[in-house]
Parts: sequence; C-alpha cells; structure tokens
Amino acid sequence: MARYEHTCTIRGDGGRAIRAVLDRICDKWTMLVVATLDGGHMRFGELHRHIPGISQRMLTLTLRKLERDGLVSRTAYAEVPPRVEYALTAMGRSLIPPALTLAGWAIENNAAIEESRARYDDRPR
Amino acid sequence: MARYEHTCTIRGDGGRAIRAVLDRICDKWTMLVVATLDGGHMRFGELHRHIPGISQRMLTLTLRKLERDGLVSRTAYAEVPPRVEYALTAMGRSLIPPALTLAGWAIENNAAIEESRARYDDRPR
DNA sequence: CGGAATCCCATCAGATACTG
DNA sequence: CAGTATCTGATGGGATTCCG
Repeated sequence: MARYEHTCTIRGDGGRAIRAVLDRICDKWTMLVVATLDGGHMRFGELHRHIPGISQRMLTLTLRKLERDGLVSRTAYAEVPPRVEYALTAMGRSLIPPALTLAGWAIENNAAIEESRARYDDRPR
Repeated sequence: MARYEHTCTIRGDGGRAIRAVLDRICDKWTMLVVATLDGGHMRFGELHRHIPGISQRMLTLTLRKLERDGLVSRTAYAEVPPRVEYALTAMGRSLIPPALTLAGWAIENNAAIEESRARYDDRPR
C-alpha cells in the first residue's frame, strides 16, 4: 500500500515537480555556477576562472537564467573599468544542501557505475 | 575560513563529481523513469503508460542507459507474447532519497521562482 | 572588464514505420 | 508486446568577433 507513498512526492503530479527542477538546474553549468558562488560574491571574470571549461557565452547565459529565477543577484558598479558582482540569494543558497546530497550520491556510487558500464560494454555480442 | 569547506564536496575536484551526476540523470526522462520504477517492477508498456509524454524510443533509450549504469535491471521472459520486466537495483533505489530532497526543494521554491521570472520579464526595458 | 551578436555543429528528442 | 530503424526538427553549446 505505502509502496508509492513517497514516490508521489516526486511524480504524484505526473512528474511536474521533478520536471520543474530538471528544467531549472539540469543544464551543463547551472549547478556548477551555483556551487562556485557558494563561496561568496564573485565578479564575472573570477567566476570564469573558477569554472574550468565554461565559455564566456555560457557563463553569461547561465547567470542570466539564475538571475531571472531569483537564485542569483547581479550588482553592477558604475566604474571604469566596469565591475559586476554576482552572489547567491537566500533561495540560491537553499539549493546547496539538496545539491550536496545528490553530489554525495554521485561520489559514493561513481565507481560502481563505471564498473557496471564497463561490464555492460564488454558483454558478449 | 571554512567558507569553501562543504562546497569542495560539490566541486572540489573541479566539478567532476557534480558533472558526473549531471551527465547521468539530467536528461529529460531518467529521473522520471527511476521515480516510476520505485513502485516496484514494471513492464515496458506499463512504464509507457505511467510516464505521460514519453515516446517509445526515449523510454527504450533511457532504460538502456539506466541498465548500463547498473541502476535498473532488465528481465526478459521467453514467452509469447514477450514479457520484459524492469526494476530498480539496490543502487537505483539509493538514488531515490537524494532525488526526493531535490524534488522537495523544487516544490517548496517553485512559486517563488515563477514570481521572480514574472518580475524579471515585466521589468522596464 | 563584462558582456552581446553571430555562426556553426553536435546531440537530443519527437514522429512514423516496421519487426521478431 | 517490446522493441528497432530512419528521418527530421529543436535545442545546447563552442568559437569567434565586436562593443561600451
């Protein structure tokens, strides 16, 4: 009976909740940017240096999306040269613990998954 | 000082851990399939009916990937008509709690995010 | 410095048709 | 029933160039 009990939290609405979170954070860079900003406010270039592999374009797009969603605040200072600082909002910070939970799972199971893949790919046929 | 302390869990390896989990579960259907299988073993057609919007093709691809990663087991019975049952492995089940944590965050903050988006899109300019 | 604009390609994912 | 094969359009994301 209670078999589907807690599952309903994740897809009781036909998957709308989980779809919402996936649409929000499941691109290549969002989680990484949020995690990086957890260290405090940071400038654009600083972020760029701290996130290996990200392009200027994708950093901009990711930050805009996060700003739009209210997870990141953007503060531009009227200076020359320009200075722009990004920081997590309270809601942005609240995403860190759930993200850590998931990251923890990834670390714990990474080896097992790699093994499984190797086995699958080496299987006869 | 410990400002970056727990962040290192999420991206201390240059983001490899979080990248691994993202690459694994962050497509359109994986989480939904895992969540649906949490109810117990299920046949292909059953899954297809329980996941609104998924195409046969994407269900197949998603299940193959999950099987390869060792999160889902596939059992084919030599019958006519054919019967194939899918179920979560122990590792697959262990993904549910972290997923729930994230889904919970999504539900709690969904409204606030929608509001933020509306405000952002209505802003002057 | 912090972007915006453009071009281009690779992958994702839907629709449809066919099969053991 | 449980897939596979193929085609096609949509999206994601990198490289490059230009600008206030």
